[in-house]
Amino acid sequence: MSVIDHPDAKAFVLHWGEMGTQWGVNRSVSQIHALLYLSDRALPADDIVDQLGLARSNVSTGLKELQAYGIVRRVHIEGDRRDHFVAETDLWEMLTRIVAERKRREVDPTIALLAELSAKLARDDGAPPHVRERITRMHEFISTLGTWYEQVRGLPKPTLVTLMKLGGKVARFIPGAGKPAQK
Amino acid sequence: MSVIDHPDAKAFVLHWGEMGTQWGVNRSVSQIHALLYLSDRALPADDIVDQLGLARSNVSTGLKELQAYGIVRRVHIEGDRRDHFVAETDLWEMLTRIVAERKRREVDPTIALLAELSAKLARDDGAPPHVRERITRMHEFISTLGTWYEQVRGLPKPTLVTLMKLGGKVARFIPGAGKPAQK
DNA sequence: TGTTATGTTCAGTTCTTACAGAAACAACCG
DNA sequence: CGGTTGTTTCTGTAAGAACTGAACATAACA
Repeated sequence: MSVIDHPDAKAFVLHWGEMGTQWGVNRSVSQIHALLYLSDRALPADDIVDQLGLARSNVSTGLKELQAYGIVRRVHIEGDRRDHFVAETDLWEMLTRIVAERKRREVDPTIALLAELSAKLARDDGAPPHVRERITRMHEFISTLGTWYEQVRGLPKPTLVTLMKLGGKVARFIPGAGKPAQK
Repeated sequence: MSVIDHPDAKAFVLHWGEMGTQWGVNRSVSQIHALLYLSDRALPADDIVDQLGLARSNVSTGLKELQAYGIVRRVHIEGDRRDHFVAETDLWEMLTRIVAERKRREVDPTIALLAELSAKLARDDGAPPHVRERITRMHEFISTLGTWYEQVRGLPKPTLVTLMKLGGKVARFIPGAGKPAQK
């Protein structure tokens, strides 16, 4: 009896697939992820093929991608030659890994480009001042976000969870910030 | 003399377009946004068409989308019948608006679905326990993130900026958290 | 060492989405 | 009220990405 047979599980998998597409992750990859997340045991690639109706090759590629994100890993099952796969079930862990990987793939190269452009523009006397200023500001902004992320990422998970739960109340610790805006 | 003529400006616009595609935003939309962001004056649709080499219709749709995100707005220029467009230049403001809109479009519906599925699964005795548990946990997790976001969003911008600059140091305020992990 | 089971890579196809151009529509102006 | 200017909607096409099936590679087993 496979997970996908339950209509709610199926709904979840399909929705997760669509979610993926909206965020630039291909449908198969996110469906495979959803399926593994719901499964209580490690699944061999063939089972995924059967349950999702995807081509073997597609599943293979998808699993590779999910492993690159670090949210799925291969496990060995006693007495079975085939590779089996399990998804990370700690959701906080899952989120941080996805964010880390996307930053690495997409944000870091952007910062690099912005750094290069700012540097060039700083030397270029003929450059329109507002172009220089806007690109520099974008560079600073994204870099600041990046630095913040790196720092927060380094905090122990329980601290992060506590901070999350605190929500807007963290503002209390900011000198001169007064009460959080109520609106 | 148009912004796009400068090679660095052009590089920025092209890169921004590619960035967009990776995050599920169409290329034209993000290119238009980049161009307006770099421009020091409001541009009519025609100028955008010329500078980016896109079809008129495409630009029109793109501008509509950017206005829906709240990061571009229409302005009237004295003595000119045409609509002109400017981008939000406050980057913090820009980011929060994009996040708000994406949450509205993609995250909120997901939370709604998860709520529905959890509720159904809670009533369904035949449901596999791990499926019920995993979906419920996902629901709780994303809801928590949503709540956190709503709270932080309500804070005044200067407070947010201060918090950002604090980075990992906010952990100091968490009772029992000790020093931030150095790793 | 051949044979079978398993996993990966690749070329071609299908499907989706972006995009252009035309036509319809609306606002403005003389 | 007709012409002019600008915007939106619609339909077909082109570009790109996802996906398949088959060929290829690898590892276990007999």
